[in-house]
This record gives sequence, C-alpha cells and structure tokens, in this order.
Amino acid sequence: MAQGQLNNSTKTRKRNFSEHSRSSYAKRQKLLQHRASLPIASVEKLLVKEVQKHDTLIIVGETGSGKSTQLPQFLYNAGFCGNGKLVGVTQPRRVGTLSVAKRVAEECDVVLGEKVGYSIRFEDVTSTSTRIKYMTDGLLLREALLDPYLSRYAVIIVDEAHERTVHTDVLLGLLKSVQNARSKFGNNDKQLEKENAAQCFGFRKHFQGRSPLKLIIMSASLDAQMFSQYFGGARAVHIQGRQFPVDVLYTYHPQQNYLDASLTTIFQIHLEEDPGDILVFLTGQEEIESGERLIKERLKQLPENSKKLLVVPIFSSLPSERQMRVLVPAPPGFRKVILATNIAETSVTIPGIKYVIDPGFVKARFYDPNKRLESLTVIPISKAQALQRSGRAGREGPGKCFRLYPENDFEKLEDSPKPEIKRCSLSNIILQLKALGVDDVIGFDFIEKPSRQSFVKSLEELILLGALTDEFKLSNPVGRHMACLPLDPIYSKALILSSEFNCLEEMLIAVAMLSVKSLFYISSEKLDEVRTVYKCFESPEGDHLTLINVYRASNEVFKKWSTLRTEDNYKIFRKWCKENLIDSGSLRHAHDIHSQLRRSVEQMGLRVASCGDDLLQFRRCLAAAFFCNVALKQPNGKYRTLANDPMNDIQIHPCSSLFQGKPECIVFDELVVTNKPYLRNATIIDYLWLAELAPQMYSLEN
DNA sequence: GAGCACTGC
Repeated sequence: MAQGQLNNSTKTRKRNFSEHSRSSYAKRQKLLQHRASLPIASVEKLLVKEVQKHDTLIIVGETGSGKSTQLPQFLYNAGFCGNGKLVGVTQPRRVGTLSVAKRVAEECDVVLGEKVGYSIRFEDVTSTSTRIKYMTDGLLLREALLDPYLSRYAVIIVDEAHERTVHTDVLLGLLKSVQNARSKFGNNDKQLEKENAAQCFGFRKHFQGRSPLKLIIMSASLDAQMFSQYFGGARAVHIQGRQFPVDVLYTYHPQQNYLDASLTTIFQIHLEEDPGDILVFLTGQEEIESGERLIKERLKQLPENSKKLLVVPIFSSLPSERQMRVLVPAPPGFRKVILATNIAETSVTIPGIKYVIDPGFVKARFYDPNKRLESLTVIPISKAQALQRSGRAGREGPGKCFRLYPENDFEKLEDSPKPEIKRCSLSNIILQLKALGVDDVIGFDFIEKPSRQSFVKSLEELILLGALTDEFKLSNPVGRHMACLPLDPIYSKALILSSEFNCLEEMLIAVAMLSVKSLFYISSEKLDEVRTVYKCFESPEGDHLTLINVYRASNEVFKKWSTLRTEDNYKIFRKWCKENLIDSGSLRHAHDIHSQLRRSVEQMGLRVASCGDDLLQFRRCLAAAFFCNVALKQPNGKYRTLANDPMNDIQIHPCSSLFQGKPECIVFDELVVTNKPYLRNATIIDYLWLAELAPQMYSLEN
C-alpha cells in the first residue's frame, strides 16, 4: 500500500513540475526561512553534540520551539542514520503524527513515505528508504512485540512525554530496558546475552540490535525533573519557545457557578476588549450545549447595534465536519466564541484566539479495580493544564487569560494530572508486558507504579480468562493469541471462544462496533428522532445484536464504496449514515477495525463461521467471555453485579434495548458512573449457563 | 428515562 502511494505521488510530481515549479520554489524559500527563524535552529550543533555525548537526553521545549520537526532532521544530517538505521519519533495521537511527518517531508523536499514517513494504525506510509519515521507510541509498542530490541532504530524520540498516556509510560519503561540491554550487548558479554534472551522471547532472531540506543525524551517544563531522575539523572536541555506574552488575570473570590461566571466574562470581553476570538474551556457536551443556549438568549437582550458574536461548540463526540467549523474564521463584523472541552488543550489548535477563559475544571475518568467500575468526574485541573490553556491565547499575538478562580487557588493545584496508568485497568498492559517477556510485571520499572491492588485484580482477571496460567505465565496458544490482538483481553477472549461456538463472524462485528464510541451522534434536540431510527435496528435480546444489525445494514453501501472508491459511492455511504443518524466517521472506523481483526484471527487459524439464525449460540459465547461482567435483577428492578466486590442498585442505561424489558440476568460491556451508575451495552443470558460456561468463577453450589 | 474528557493498538 505504501509502495502504491509512493509511485502515484512521484508521477504526479513529475507531471506537474513545470506548472508548479515557480510557486513551489517560492513556497520552499518560505519554508526554509521559517526553519531558519525557529529558536531551535541556532542550537543545532549544540544539540547534536549533546546527543552524541549522552545516551539519554531530556529536552524541555516550549510550544513553538520547532523541536518535533527539527531535531530528527538535525540527527539525520549528523549521520545518526548510518547502516540503514532509523530515527523514530513517537507521538501520542494519530493526527499529530501525520501532520508533523507531512511537514518534515515538505521541509526535506521529499515525497512522504520515502526518506520521511509515518506509521499509524491502518496506515503505513514508510518504505525501505525511510530514515525518519514518525509513529504513534502505541504502534511502537506493537512493533516491540515483533522486534524486542527495536534493532532498526538508532535513536528514539518520545515526544509529548509529559502527557503521560498509558502507552508513553509503558514505552518509557520498555525503552529504558532495551537501551540497557543494547549497551550491554555492545560490550559483547555472552552471559548477559543469555540472560536477556531468556527475558525477551524472539531474541535469537535479532542479533543486529547490538549498537547502543539513543533516547530522547521531549517534555514540558514541569515534569523534566521527574524524567531526568527516572533515567538516572539524565541531562536536561532547555529550548526557548516562541510564544507571545499572555496576561493572566484571576478573580478576587472563588466562583459558585463557573458556567455563569464564564458567560459574564464572555460578554465583558465582547463589549470592552479589542477584537480577537474567545476560547472557553468547559467540561462536557451538556455544559457546552447549555452554555450555547444561554449565550444566545443573552445576545437577544443586547441593543440592536451591538457587536456580533458567533458561538461555536467543539467536543470529541461531535461529528468531524462540525468540529471543522471552529477552524473557519468568523465572518466580518463578528467575534467568535468557542466553547470547548479539553480537546482544545492538545488535539485541536484553533487559529485566531486572543482570549482564553479558564474556569479551572476538567472531566476525568477514574477506574476502581475492585468494583470494575469506571467513573467520569469533574475535578480541578492541574497547574500544567492551566498553563497549557493560557498558552492557547498567545499563539498569534499577545493575549489574555481569565482564570475564574483566585490566584492562591492556583498555587493549591497539583503540578500535573494523575497519569492515566493510575486511572485505568491494567489487564491489557499486563498482557502486553508478558508477551514482551517481562515476567515480573509488578516489579517492572514504571515511572510511576500503579497500586498493588490494581495489579492483583488484573492478574486475577487474566487467569480467569485463561490468558495466564496459575503460575502467572502467558498461556499458549490462548494467551499469546490474546496478546496479538489489538483489543481489551475480554474482547480478545470473546473472539477466540467464538470460533468454537461457530459465531466468529458475528463476534468480529460485535467487537469492532464495541470498540467505536458514540456511533449515534445525539444532540439534545434530536433525541426522539434517534430513538425512532434506533428502533429499526433494535434486537429484543440485547445491544450486542442491535450493533450487529446496524453493521450488517450498512455493509452493502460500505462495501460498494470500499471496493470502488468513487466520490459517488462515498456520497451514497454518507447519505445512508445521515438518514440513520449515524456518525459516518465512527462507522467507517468500525469497518476498518473489523477488517484488521478479521485478518488477525485468520492468521491465527481460527475458523470464521456464522451461527446464522441460531443467536442462542452467540449469547452463550458472550456469557462465556464476559462472565466477569454479569448482573442480576434485584426485587426493586435495579441490578446487582456479580464481581467479588459487588455493587447494588445499578440501572441499565436508558439507551439500551433492554432498558424497559428488565431481564433477570445480563452480560454487559461497561459499568460507568456519570450522574448515576449505569450498565452499558447489555445482552440477555441465562444465569444457569454460567456454571457450565465459566466454571472457574461460578461453581454449581453458588 | 439519559446524555459520557481525551487518546490508542
């Protein structure tokens, strides 16, 4: 696929060269000028020297320093890619990866996929000539499963490390041990080779990985100290950024109602301050939608000849076309006010912002391993987030940030948010580490270690699922197969089991659909409409079957487009989605996941068969895999989970097809607390199946 | 009878 793209682009370039040569020359001059003006440009030699001198380097680069685009080029030019080795750069997000790679390819004047390439899930735009490779951190982790010493890389740069995603944290630990092992091989110590070979499976094939690995961690300032300590006192270098000054203003008193205070501030800015757009950080969809309504009401009360204000919302579950609206400049005479979640902190950069309003809160997810319970809670932001938010006002010129809390409250904030690894289930991480040859996962060198209880609960789950033996070893073939699939262990188990239940075809669809969040875009106005449409797909036996119905209904129009990618076929697909109030991006994503999973299970030699109308088989298979997620109806009509720390009085989520029917016994996908605890994506099972299908957890006497 | 930040393989 990458090859095809390469050829195409090369042809296009040749054909258009004469027409575009003049404008592309000008564009290139501009690019080079921009490069030379970056703060990092003046320290190129110094940086290269530091990398040559130290195996690990922490680079603290402020926004606008050019570190992500320039440093890899410096290293390439300094000869770090000798012997066909690569400079790898990891990023936490797909879009970021792609856009930096594009930019660098332009700067190097090469076709993307040649010297400069990128690799993200579903898209590998690299070739044998690629030397600078941008990728998501999760993908490099997957790569480590195949090549435990990451022997192709001379340098690995971990960008945005301060965001502390699970992938980044695991990657840091892994890179530390790979670096250690590779420098030891450099000393040619046979005994150590043997020891390490025992630790990392697949080692014998990878003898090339003997040269030392250079490691560069790029971070924001507040966390540099911690990274340096973690890497044994590694040297930290600071690079100047290029930001405009931002005036930070605080309130005198804490605000009771921050939404109300935000509105007051919006109008104050709108009526009294110079032109420039406003960015307001709120916590969720509901808050943003009511904020939008309230602003429009207040606007009506302003005198007719007042300045105009355009309200634009943005949050992740908004379909991407509507998200794009924030990038469009306000029409003449209008000031734009953007109501955003923390999507605008890192994922989306909005041009034209001069004013930021920061109430100081964020919605965060937490996980309770004992109850297997996720919760979404509004909490105060950290200092790092507050700085990130105010920085959004100074990208194009001097700006102002209004923090809706007193200055001494700022001092009380945590430095950084709690890293994700302390807020999620460890089951998947443990499985990955085991597959990488890390036997003692609790002893793994995490930069911050999750709680012991969290390890214990996930280890228990993996043993119950049959992924680990009673001696905590990865089982063969079940555990190995599960580790190969890019899924949560329960989903992987469901796929593996379903080939025995003759319903792998159905389970592939169900798992792909469960992996995609927010398939239906639901704004508060369209609520009833969504219900009516959803009814056509609804299965009385539960949501898993409903999801399968949606997928199958879309299959015809999707297949038509995916086999012949014409604009017309795409329109037909989009029209179908629109009519059924489904987010086309999400559905497309589900189809992509489905085909990736299908390839994987076929490679494992599993038999892809359909159970046809025998849906009992499918539900029995769900019970056999999701036995940790079973709930029983209580006399009061609410539900009780059967985990070892059970929870009472939970409701099936009202969007479920089982919400009204209230069956006796269900399996569910998630237990989430928002305003109340809810069970999401439920399907009816028979309680009596459990003793037969999951005897490891349900013996007959219980 | 309800709406859930953000990512990723």
